[in-house]
Amino acid sequence: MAIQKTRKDSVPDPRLRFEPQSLGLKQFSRKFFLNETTHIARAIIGAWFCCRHDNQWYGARIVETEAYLGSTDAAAHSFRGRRTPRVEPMYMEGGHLYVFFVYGMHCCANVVTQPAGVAEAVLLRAAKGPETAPTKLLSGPGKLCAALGINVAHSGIDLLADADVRLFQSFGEDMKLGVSKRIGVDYAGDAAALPLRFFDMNSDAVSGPLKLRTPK
DNA sequence: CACATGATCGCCT
DNA sequence: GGCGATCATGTGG
Repeated sequence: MAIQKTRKDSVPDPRLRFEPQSLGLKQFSRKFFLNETTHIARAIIGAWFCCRHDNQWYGARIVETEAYLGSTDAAAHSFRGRRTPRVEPMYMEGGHLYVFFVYGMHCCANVVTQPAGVAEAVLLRAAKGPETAPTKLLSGPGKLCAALGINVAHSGIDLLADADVRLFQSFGEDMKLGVSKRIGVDYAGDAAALPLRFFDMNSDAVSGPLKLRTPK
């Protein structure tokens, strides 16, 4: 059995290298991240999630997200207004990044939404790389962070500033939206059943069981 | 495909 | 101390 390594210090996969500026990609506005969180979760499917490492850019396109609705959402880290050093970035203004470490080995990345003080966020669950990369390379929140070299040191950075992690708008592509309950939050009671997971029905890079792969 | 299990450790109670 | 916004692997259908 291969030894499993923690992903706190992973480096981006070279197959995800690309040049954001050569594609003429545009970033989202601050105002965009103040929209309703579920709307943002749907709208960023197709967007490019990018990370700079050693002066090189790496990126992939989001195909699956989940919305976490703050103090009233039993599945959210900010449930009942919980405010600890780890969760603090969730309380920042929309457009910041919240990264946390779970299960002793994986990092998960979120895009924070809403005005400062309202702790809602969108978990980035899966993305698709170029044809030359394995389909499942970024299929799952932990794998997505590992493949792009995202870790807890990136938590709290502003995606709109001149930062090492950014999100760029997609320019129209065919996408069939799927919706389901969220994955891995069965402890959250009634909140576990809410339809807050969004994904591209046409993508093989989506994570999770096939039985949840249902159209909207 | 579905389901079960072990790995591994920071966070919060 | 208990457990998690996960994953790889192994079993069985």
